[in-house]
Amino acid sequence: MIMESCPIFFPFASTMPSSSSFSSNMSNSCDLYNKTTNGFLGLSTEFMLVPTSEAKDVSNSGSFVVSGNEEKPGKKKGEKKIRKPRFAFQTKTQVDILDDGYRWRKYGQKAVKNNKFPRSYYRCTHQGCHVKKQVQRQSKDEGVIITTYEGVHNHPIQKPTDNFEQILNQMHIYHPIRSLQNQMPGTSL
DNA sequence: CGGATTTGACCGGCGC
DNA sequence: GCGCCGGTCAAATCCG
Repeated sequence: MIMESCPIFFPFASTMPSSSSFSSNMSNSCDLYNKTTNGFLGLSTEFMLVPTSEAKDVSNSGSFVVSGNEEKPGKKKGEKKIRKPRFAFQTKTQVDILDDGYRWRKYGQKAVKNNKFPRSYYRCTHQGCHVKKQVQRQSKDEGVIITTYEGVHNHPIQKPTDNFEQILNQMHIYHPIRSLQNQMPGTSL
């Protein structure tokens, strides 16, 4: 199936050997816009790159936002405080459990302003893999779930995607990209 | 019994 | 300098 070549939400996550080449490429072309449309189970995935500051704006505009590395001014020790690239998705689905096949451990939940639904914080439980993700539901459109991934997995999916297909059948990517076009010059649909 | 969640506390950054 | 806000920690709890 198409699944093997296109892991739905991570066209690069499991296929990317190193995040460095990816992120550097990303930051070098921050204004670059990408759009891929695949007929996977009737899904269409669209993504684009925007400045990090715009990432927060995803909630009411884009369907897929990628932000480049972010450096924190203040840091402790010689530790690198580099924000990993973040990928934000908007997914229209009825189900709450958007399982992508990875094992996640919830480590926090916060109420968000402008949203009556809380935001959940997850971390990948795979040893050595420190990928994080946030999941939040839109209050104005409770059928839309925003998932923000931070980092890239350095290991394959460790879970049978058996019932994942079922979930996929119940959902489809929400793509209000048109509204985002207004604030993103250079975008071409 | 072990691993995952829950949930309030805590912390650092930032704006006023 | 203070308070708000977003993100994380960690102890208690839950669940298989």
